[in-house]
Amino acid sequence: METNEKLDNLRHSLAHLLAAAVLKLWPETLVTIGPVIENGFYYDFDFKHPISDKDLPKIEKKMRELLKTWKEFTVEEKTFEEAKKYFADNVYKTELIDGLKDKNEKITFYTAGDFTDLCRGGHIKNPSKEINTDAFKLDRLAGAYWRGDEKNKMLTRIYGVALETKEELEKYLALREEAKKRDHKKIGHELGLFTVSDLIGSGLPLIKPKGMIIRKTISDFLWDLHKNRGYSQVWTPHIAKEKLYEVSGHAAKFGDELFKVQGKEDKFFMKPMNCPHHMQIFADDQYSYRDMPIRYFEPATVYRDEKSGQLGGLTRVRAITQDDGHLFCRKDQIEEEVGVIVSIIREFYTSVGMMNNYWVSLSVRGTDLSKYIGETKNWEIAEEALNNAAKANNLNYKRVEGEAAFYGPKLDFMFKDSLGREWQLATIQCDFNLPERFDLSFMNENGEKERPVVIHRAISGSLERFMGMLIEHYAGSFPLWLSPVQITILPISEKQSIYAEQVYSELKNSNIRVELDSSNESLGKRIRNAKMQKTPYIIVIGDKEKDSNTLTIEGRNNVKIENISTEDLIIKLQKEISEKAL
RNA sequence: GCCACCAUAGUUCAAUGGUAGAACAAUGGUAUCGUAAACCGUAGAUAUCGGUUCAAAUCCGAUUGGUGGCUCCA
Repeated sequence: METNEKLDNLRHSLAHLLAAAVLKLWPETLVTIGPVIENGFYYDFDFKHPISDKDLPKIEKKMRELLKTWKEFTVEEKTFEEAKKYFADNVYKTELIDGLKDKNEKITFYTAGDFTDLCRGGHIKNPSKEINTDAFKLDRLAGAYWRGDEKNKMLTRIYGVALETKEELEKYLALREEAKKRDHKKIGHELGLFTVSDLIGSGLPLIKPKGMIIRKTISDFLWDLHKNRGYSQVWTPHIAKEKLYEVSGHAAKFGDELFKVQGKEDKFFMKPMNCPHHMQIFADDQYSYRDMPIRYFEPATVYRDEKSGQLGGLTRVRAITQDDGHLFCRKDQIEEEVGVIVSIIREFYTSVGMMNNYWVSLSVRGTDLSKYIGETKNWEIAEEALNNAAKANNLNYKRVEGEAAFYGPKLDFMFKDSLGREWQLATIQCDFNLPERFDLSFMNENGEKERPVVIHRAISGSLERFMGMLIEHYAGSFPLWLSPVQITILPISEKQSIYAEQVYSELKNSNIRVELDSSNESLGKRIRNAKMQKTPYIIVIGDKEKDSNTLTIEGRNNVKIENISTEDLIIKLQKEISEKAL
């Protein structure tokens, strides 16, 4: 904690320095706020003349220059009137000062060098001594609305990164470079996994054959994990009448994010969620308490009209395929059912090597109970059931107050990828709202109609986002079970083509995804192509192999197996695939 | 949507306001090769629309698309 606070103070001091440098260069600029963020800081400005990122080095230079004169931060408490007078020309600071007065907080000014700013404190003592000039860097420019509200004026935000030492800064920048190299849009293009078309539109990626192998392998695996645990697959159409979403409440919740489809007579919506559809399937039958739980699974595409600026690649899209599922159960079944879902999540994420770096948010109600619908008694039952299931399954979980949805408590799973970035993926949510809205019921042991609890659950979250994440997690080097091409056969010359084709057929007939590259290129070139495609295994066939009727295979990490028969190779590959070896 | 930046061949990149070049890929041929790019040919482009200019890939405006950001609160 100690070092974090020190780093935060350092970053915050740099934000002041940034503002001071900007004022030196463009004195008419209005300064606003400059907080600390992960890995650095930013400061929002109202520039009178637009600046571009070409100005950043100039500002950075000025910062280094000013830093020499910043020997300490001094603090002065001001009265409301004094503060207002000092910042009379700055509407933003004036608004902040008014806010402080309303909250009855102290008003303090901090000064370093000849720059004074309204600030609640949190600086280092001697900037010129403690700030390492090689450990910070102005990073990028961005637009940002004053106080994050799009009704307000757009300010110019300057981001900086700052760490304690030059080495740490370089390490951080290198990690960011690595992330850029792994960008799923770049790798997806190089490996021919997906594409986007201007004519079709942004946020609507097209999955190419090789990408579809990965996607289908994932969704087949997901279904395998569900089918023996009492789930049934269902299918629901992509549009529905407006009325459905009025009843479900999604029309109000999603608002202008809903795509509208005008039919000849009725107005339809593209579905933004599958839940209401699944509710209607359940409502079609009268179930007994003995039938419960009823479990539906559907990998289904939903559509949301996201703002165009928020789209890109596979992770921010308008057509989202959720591995969605809903189950309808009695209150006394929540705990056991959540346990089943947890076991699915555990198996799924173990297979992609992410189960060793995760945490779970047990999201429960906050103190303001008016924000939540449903009876307190039911909430208590559900929160306890989730807690018990998390504990019984040894989850690394944390109770987070106030993070529950308005309709029920939930377990949100956060996983870290191989670069240490956190992704919110799986989720298990209790819902008291939809059963109420759709008036769902089952017959209990007393012959009375009883309201079921709905549990929403998604394992991968969405197939698009999950695939994008997975591409970056593996940097395109997928494990064998996920690789679009699992093995490539390279005959050295035409003399081995008959033997090569024979091996090719045997592998193909054993459901191995194999490619035979006997194109008119040098062996070196064909090896290079296979490696660039990150193919897990390569077989080179020359006279040696042909004459001895064996194979030499090579894996990605310089693994080399010689003198193996085709039968033994197939056994080895099938074992590796079925075990989903990492 | 808004702010900043960006848009040249299928891809990755060149080109002071003055003849749009290259590599890879594609394609036609030659070489039949033992571990990350054989050799010789061919074809292919300034996103769209408008303006400035003797002259525009280059300058200006609009449109379309992309990248980063718009959640972090003195």
